[in-house]
Amino acid sequence: MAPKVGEYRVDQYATDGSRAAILEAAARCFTERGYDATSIDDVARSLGATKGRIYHHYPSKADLFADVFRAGMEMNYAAIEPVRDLPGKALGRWRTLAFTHVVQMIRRRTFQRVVWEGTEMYLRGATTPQQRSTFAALHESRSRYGAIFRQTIAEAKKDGDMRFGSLGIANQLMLVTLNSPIFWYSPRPGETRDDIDDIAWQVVAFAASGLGASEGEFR
Amino acid sequence: MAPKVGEYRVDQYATDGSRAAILEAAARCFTERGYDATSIDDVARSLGATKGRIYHHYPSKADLFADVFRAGMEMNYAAIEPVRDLPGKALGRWRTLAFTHVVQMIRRRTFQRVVWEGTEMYLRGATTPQQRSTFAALHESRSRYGAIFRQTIAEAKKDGDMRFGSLGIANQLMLVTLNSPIFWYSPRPGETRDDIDDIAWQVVAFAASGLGASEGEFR
DNA sequence: GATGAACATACTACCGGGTATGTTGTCAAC
DNA sequence: GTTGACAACATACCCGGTAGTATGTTCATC
Repeated sequence: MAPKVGEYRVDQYATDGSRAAILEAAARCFTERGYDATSIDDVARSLGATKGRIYHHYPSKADLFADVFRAGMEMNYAAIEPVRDLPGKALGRWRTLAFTHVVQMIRRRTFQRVVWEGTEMYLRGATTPQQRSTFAALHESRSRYGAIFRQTIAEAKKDGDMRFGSLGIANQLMLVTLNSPIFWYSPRPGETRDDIDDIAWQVVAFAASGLGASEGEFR
Repeated sequence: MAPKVGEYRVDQYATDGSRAAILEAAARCFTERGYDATSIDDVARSLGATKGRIYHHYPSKADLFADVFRAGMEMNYAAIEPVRDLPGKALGRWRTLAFTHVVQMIRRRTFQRVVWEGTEMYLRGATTPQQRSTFAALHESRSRYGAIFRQTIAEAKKDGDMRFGSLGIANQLMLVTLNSPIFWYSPRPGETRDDIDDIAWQVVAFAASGLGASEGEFR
């Protein structure tokens, strides 16, 4: 069985809602205070529970954090899966991909912040040797995810639909732009789905122009 | 007297090199490990010294961090000062400003990462009440700095030299893009000043196009 | 009614921020 | 040229907070 929690699946857990609730709370706490400043008691308190509950499901704080990271990446893959292999030219595919990604950054902000911090932790080497391999796998998952975008813009450039200098730099700038809502977005009261879509399209338009996309999209 | 350290001034210190060396080491450590994960002993060790030296000059870890933040912002203002009030249209002024800023992000990466983390700490409210006012002042300094860019692109839009939707969103995207080298840049061996300039221009070109600047600059 | 999952409670151990107290060199005044 | 005062550190110590553990407790299920 695949119990549904929020909009992503937590298949691999035999137990349903419990771990998912922990993940949500952990994502919120890690986002609000950062990894080091977040104590297990913080997460437990925000659940109305105690340490015991968390340590019953996770062997360590780092493992909990890593699982939030993993869940975040899983959501990303799930989100873009329906639009990964659409027909048409690379530029059009990229627009759809990018838009879907940005909406995901906004909707799942807390998890995505953890993905960001986890990536930084890995790159800084701020992990114990045992956690190193776990984080390495997560980081590679994120790299593969990023490679989808990278390859698409490379193809669009070949098509003559994008113009930029170094692919590496363009890729970094694009990803930073598309991810940036995790830093500056905060929900307005009474905000509709259309409002979010509008914001997302502005982000995509900025990135598209930055990548030298042919027709300047305005929306 | 104004003793020079690196490329920025440390006027306000009666004592010269000592505090500056601490700042440099602290900036490195905070960048490598983050605020919480960095211990005062780490900073001291990277100086070949002990806690005593640091606590002789700074009353607390947060004050040391804040001073790195302050020094970083001071560098930024110093860097753009010569190009703040150049003649000409807003778009041209913006290009110069943006380029100078990006080069600064690359050259003073460690300090700028601290500025970033400090801003996040303030926005998250991860400060004690006493430190709150210090951080508020630093954050306001950074806001004023950002406002220079914001106002310039607003003017360029009025001139018809830029096209974008929401000023607020465009501003966020621009700043994230221009700041992004603090995340992905790492020096290549044998890299020249021209190489860095080339990277910086690519960043500026991306942001310019993203903002809908009229003539697509290529360099 | 026994077994184990799913927690809560109570406790330990350690790390790191901060402090209190040396130690050394320098410089000024007598 | 002695002393005393202070800056600039080093050393030794304290203590609170937190990750992790060990041990209950409850409830469901077989």
